[in-house]
Amino acid sequence: MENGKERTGMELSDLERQRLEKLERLREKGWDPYPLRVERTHTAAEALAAYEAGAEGMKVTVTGRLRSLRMMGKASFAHLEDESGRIQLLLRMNDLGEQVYETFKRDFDLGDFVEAKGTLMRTRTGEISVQVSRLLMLAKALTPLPWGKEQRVGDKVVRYSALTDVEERYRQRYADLAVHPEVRQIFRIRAHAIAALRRFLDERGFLEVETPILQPVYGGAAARPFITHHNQLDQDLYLRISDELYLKRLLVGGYERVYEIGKDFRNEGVSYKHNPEFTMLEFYAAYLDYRGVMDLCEEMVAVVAQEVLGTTTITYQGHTIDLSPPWRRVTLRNLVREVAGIDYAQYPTAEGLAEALRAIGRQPEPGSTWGKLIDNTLLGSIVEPTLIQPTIVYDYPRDISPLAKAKPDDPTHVERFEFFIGGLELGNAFTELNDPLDQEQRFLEMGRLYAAEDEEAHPMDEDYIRAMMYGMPPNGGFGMGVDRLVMLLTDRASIREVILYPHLRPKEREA
RNA sequence: GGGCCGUUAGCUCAGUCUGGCAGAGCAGGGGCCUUUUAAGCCUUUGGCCGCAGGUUCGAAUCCUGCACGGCCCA
Repeated sequence: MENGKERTGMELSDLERQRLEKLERLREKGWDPYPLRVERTHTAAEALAAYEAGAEGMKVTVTGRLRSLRMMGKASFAHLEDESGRIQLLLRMNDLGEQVYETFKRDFDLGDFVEAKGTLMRTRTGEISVQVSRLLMLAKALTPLPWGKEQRVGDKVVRYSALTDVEERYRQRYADLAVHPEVRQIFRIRAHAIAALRRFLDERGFLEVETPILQPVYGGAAARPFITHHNQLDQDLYLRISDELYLKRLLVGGYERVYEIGKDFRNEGVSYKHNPEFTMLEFYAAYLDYRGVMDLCEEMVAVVAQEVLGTTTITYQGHTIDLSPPWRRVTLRNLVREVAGIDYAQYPTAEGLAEALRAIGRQPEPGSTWGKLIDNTLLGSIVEPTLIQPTIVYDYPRDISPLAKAKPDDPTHVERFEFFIGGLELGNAFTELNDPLDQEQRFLEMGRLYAAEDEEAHPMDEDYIRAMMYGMPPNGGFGMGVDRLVMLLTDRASIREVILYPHLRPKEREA
C-alpha cells in the first residue's frame, strides 16, 4: 500500500495515496467501490420538487457526487450533486448503523460518487434533505477535485479558491467542468444554439449534408491549410479550410438549399478569436442573392438568441447588444471612410494605399494586394473593433473574393458581405459566382496577384469548374463561425471558453 | 514575431523590491461533537519554490537561457 507508484504507474500525491488506502479499507470491509449497477429513483431536482409537491416522508434514492461534507459525532451532513442540481443528505448513526456510519466518516471523500436511499424531510434550519437509511459507494474518487468552499450571500454564491488557473482548466477540462456548474452551462447553451440553427434551416427547406474534411485541393477561404497524408494511396490531402466548394457542387446536382455544420481547420495563429479547428456553419440557397442572405442571416441570429436565451437583447463584455432585425447595413467603403477617415477608392493601387496607411501610422504587411490591405489593415485592425451593434458590411474588393459575383456597375468590387457583432467578425456571405469561365479567370487571377508561396491564394480547383460547366443556379451563400456566436450568447471574451478542448501547446516533457 | 506579467503544498495565494530555517487559508490525517450548511473546537502531515545554467559563504529571492500560460501590440 505504501508504494502507490507501482499500483498505478503514476506519481501519486500524498492525498491520492490516502484515498487509495481508503479504497483498500472499503474492499476489506466488503464494500464494492465500483459496483456495476445503480438504482436511482430521483434526480436531486426531482427529489426537491417532490418534497415541494407534498411528498414529505417519501422514499427516494438519489445518486451523484459528494460536493460538501460536514462531519459531526453521530450525525453528519453532506451535499450530493448531480447534473440537475444539489440536495442535502442527513446521515445519522441511528439510521445507518454504527459500522456504516463510521465507514462513511472515515472512507468517503468529497468527489466520490454515491447512492443514497432515504426519506424526504426538512431539517431544523429548513433545508429539504434526504435522511439516509442506506448508503453505497458508486465510484471512489482517488484524486481530489479542486473544489472551493461556497457560501451563499443573499442570492449570490461566493466561491473560495476553486480552480482558476486558465491553463489547467483547459488541460483538465473534466476537472473544470466537475467543479464549475457555470462552465457546464456554457456547453449546454452551445448545444442548444446548434440545435436551434439546425431547426431554423430545416424549417426553411434546407437539407443538411456532410462533405469531405480530407480534400485533395483546399479552397473556399483565404487561409493556410493543414496537410496530411494517405499512406496506402500515397496521396497528400488537406484538412478543409471551408465547406464551400463541395456544398455548391450540390446545387449543380439539383438540391436548392443545403447546409453543413462541422469542423474547419486553419493553420494560423491562436488568439482569443482563433482556434486551429473550429465549427463552421455554411448554407447555400439557389435563387437568393446576397440581399436575400442578409435577411436570412439577421433573422437566424435573432431566432437563435430568442430560442436559447429567451431574448434578443444580450450583454457582451459590458455592452448591451440588440440582435433584433433590421441591422445596420453599410458599404465597406463608406464604413472605412467613416471610421478610419480614408476613402480607399482614392488609392486604386496597392502601392498607393499602402503609402496612405503608413501615413496614418500603420505598418501593412509587405506584398499585400489592394484588397488584402483593405481587409486586414483597414477593416480588421481599425474598423472591426468598433462594430459592437450588429452590422452588415457589404461590397468587398474583388481580389480577396474570388468566388463572389462582381458588382455590375463596379468591376473592382463584388457582392459580398460580412457581419460583425460585439467587435467580432461572425460571418461572410456572397452572391455566388456561377459563371464557370469567369470562375476560371478568377482562379488564374489569384495565381498572378499572390506571391507563389502565399497559401492564402485560392488554388485552381478544376473539378469545381467542371461542376459549374454543367450549370449552377444563381445562389447566395453564407458562412458563420459557430464558436464566435456561442461567445456572444455566453458573454465569453475568449473562443477557448466555448470550445471543450481548445488547442494548447504540449507541456514540456522531461526526458 | 515584440513588450509586460505570471509559474511556490491537492486548490487559492503570501514571501521576491532589500539574498539568511519554506509560510497562510482551504483540502487531507488524528481527536471531540446526533440538525449542520464556508459547521465549530483541539491537534497534525504535506514542497523538484516551472526547467537548466550562472553569481554568492549562502538563491524561491539577483543574472542568463528555455518551457508553458495570460494580457497588450504586430
